[in-house]
Amino acid sequence: MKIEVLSKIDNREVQNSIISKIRDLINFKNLEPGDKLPSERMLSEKFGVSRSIVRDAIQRLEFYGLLKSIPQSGTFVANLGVTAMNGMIDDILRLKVPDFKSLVETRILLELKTARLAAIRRTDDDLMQMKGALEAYSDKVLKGEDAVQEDLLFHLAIAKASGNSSLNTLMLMITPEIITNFEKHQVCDKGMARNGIKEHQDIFNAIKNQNPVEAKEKIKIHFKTLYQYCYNIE
Amino acid sequence: MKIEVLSKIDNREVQNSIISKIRDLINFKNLEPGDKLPSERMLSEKFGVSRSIVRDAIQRLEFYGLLKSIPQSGTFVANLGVTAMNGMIDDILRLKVPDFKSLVETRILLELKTARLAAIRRTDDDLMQMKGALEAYSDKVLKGEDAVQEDLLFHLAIAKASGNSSLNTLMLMITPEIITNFEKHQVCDKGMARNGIKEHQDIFNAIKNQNPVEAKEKIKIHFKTLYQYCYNIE
DNA sequence: TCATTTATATTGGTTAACCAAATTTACTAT
DNA sequence: ATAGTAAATTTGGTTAACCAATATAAATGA
Repeated sequence: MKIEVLSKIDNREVQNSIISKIRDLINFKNLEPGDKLPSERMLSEKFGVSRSIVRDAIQRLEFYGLLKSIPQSGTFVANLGVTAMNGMIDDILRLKVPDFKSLVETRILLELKTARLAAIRRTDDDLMQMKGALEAYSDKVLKGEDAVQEDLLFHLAIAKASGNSSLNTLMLMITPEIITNFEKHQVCDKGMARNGIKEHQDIFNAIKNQNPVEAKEKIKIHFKTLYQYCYNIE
Repeated sequence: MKIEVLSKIDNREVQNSIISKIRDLINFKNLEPGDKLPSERMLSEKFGVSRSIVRDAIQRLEFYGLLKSIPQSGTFVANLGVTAMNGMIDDILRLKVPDFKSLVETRILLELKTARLAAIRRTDDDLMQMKGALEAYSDKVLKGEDAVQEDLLFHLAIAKASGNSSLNTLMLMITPEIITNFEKHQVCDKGMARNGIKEHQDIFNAIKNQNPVEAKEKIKIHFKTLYQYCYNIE
């Protein structure tokens, strides 16, 4: 088990070193936006690693929008100059795996926004789905069962109702990490779930009534009880 | 070119269909948190696609924290129940590629937060890096050259100074997309860059003086002139 | 000389074969 | 019968061979 973790880290190290080598190559060859990178085969040979390793590194840079692979044509540097390219790659290489506190901070930020936007933009269909999620949550809590999943789905329904695809994606990305940490830290006993029903109901009503200020306020209350009560943050 | 785009969409379709098949399998077999998925070979055979396609789909679900691959051991479903699993996979499958307006909305949200946090938490080293980025930006603008990259790097320096790894990651993710859209829509002539120097300077000073309220305010001003002046949003 | 066509080489994507680690099974000795 | 050990199988990861589409070079005809 220990070894497995180490090997994963090693893989990350290898990938990072390939990424930095690609950066060096771009600098050395003075590649500008739109220019073509050497082929994957040449890169793998030059770097002394297999082609799939190179492909993974390229894929990661593609995720951050720094490269663009076009089938049967080549890999091209994005429309960013060398300065921005270097700066961003350095940032990417330095990125640390997020800690729990960062995640919570970010989640609250995102949810305050999604709730506000949902109150403004929610369609009737959005409302219907939120209502379904809310009822599923309440049922579980009233039966005394664990309702973490239903809780989660309610919040994701809000994110969807916000009508902002970017926010929706970001919420989906950080949510599982949040859940995992919740369970790892044994956050949230079942006693406080009773409050949860009321709080969720309030949020739902605010969004239903299209009151963005109230929606934001209710979310704030929800997270206040949630995080302060369950977990000593700082 | 047209064909290339279509093929990419096709690939996405294929991957989505594999993901939904994995979801169906989890439901059909009543797999619970921690249970092992059938091996990649079996899945590829069952779904009638190559193993690498299956691997890509698994990798995507792993990115969202829904699966976890362990070398020489298997792929396991995360600590989420079937309800949350189904809900999240449906969300992922429905995710649309973000539009420009969503991106801008999200960027402003994130930057308001990072600036505020940076004012609170910035170290002297953070300040040094921000100063470097700011001077590089000013120099370019005063020389009448394009300074989009330096602008970007200044904002990323703020994100780094926020001390929140999650926010930093999210900023890195949406920034290139923003830049691309900026250039595509021909946003931001060089005339307004003069204002930019002053605005950046103000933001920097607020963070230097550790004044979070002012930092947030200055960011707000910056984006107001930026987006309202350059681009008619809604 | 230049435009058009054809042939060749190159490219990212895909498939299949291979590897080492990990798990399971079979077997042996006590 | 059981604990310990070794052989065999299964697993995700890696490498190498293959493919169709693309871009480039050569050839052809006007």
